[in-house]
Amino acid sequence: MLTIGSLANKTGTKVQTIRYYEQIGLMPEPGRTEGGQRRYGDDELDRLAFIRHARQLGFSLEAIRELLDLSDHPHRPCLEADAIARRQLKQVEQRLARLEALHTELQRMVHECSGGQTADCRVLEVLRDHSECLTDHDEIGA
Amino acid sequence: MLTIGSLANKTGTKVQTIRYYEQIGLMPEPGRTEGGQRRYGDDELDRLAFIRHARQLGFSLEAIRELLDLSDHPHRPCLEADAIARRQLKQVEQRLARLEALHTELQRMVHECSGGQTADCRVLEVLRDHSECLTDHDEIGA
DNA sequence: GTACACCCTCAAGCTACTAGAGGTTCAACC
DNA sequence: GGTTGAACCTCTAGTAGCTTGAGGGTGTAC
Repeated sequence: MLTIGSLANKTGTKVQTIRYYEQIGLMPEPGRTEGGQRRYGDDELDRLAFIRHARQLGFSLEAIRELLDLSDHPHRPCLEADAIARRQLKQVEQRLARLEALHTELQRMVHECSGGQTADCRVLEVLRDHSECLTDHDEIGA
Repeated sequence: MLTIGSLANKTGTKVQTIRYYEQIGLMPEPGRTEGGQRRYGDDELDRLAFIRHARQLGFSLEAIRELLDLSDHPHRPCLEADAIARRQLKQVEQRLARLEALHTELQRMVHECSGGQTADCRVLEVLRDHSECLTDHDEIGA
């Protein structure tokens, strides 16, 4: 039986985060000691590890909720899990493309800065005038 | 003189976002009509365009606040603007590296899915067991 | 003069957590 | 058995960067 603290340690999660996952129904309500402290078993450890791994791969909590649900029904076709992963892959690819465009632009900006006064600063100048950009970088949050 | 709606249109911003920027002091309080509606001039248009462009390049609102401040003082050395841009570039490079690792992993996951039952789903299996991953992808939110 | 698109303020909601206050429990040591 | 101190508890509020909605007022074209 694990305390919330050791579960946190084993999974690289913060204690508060585990309680948060419980609150939003992603983790089940665990057993408690007489004094009211949470105690976890291996099932919960596996579940949390799954969640953390999926978060590291960029899945949203909602997507993870679906994946966990699928994982709980081993006889259902795995098309859905596949679709969720493909969706995530697509998003990652879009973010990659945008981030690469930003990278180019920022690099150019920084390399052209000559170190004079802000009046002549290329960084500020580029920000002032989008038309100086070579690439598209339309979406915010890339 | 522009209404908030046309300013929003010209800059690809939402009306609410402009009011939000005003609220947090990133945009100045504009003039108003007798009825209390906001009216904007070219200075505000430029300022908002600058903000949006910087957001597209991934700068945080705090960084943008600093950049705007520098931009308002044309005789200060541009070292600071350069430092902010370099910081941003570094962050982008880190995010790129992480995102590329995720991309590889997701691709592998998706390609290995054979379309059977969820019990045998590679997607779920990989999520269950981090040790199957080829790459490190330690940080969340990459 | 009236329709109606647009504007106003204020408050709450979103994601995915994180931090802090103020108090209780557990386990080890003496 | 008593005491210490780390770890636990709940609850509330805060973070970024907006977005949404309620409930109402304004501006302008016909």
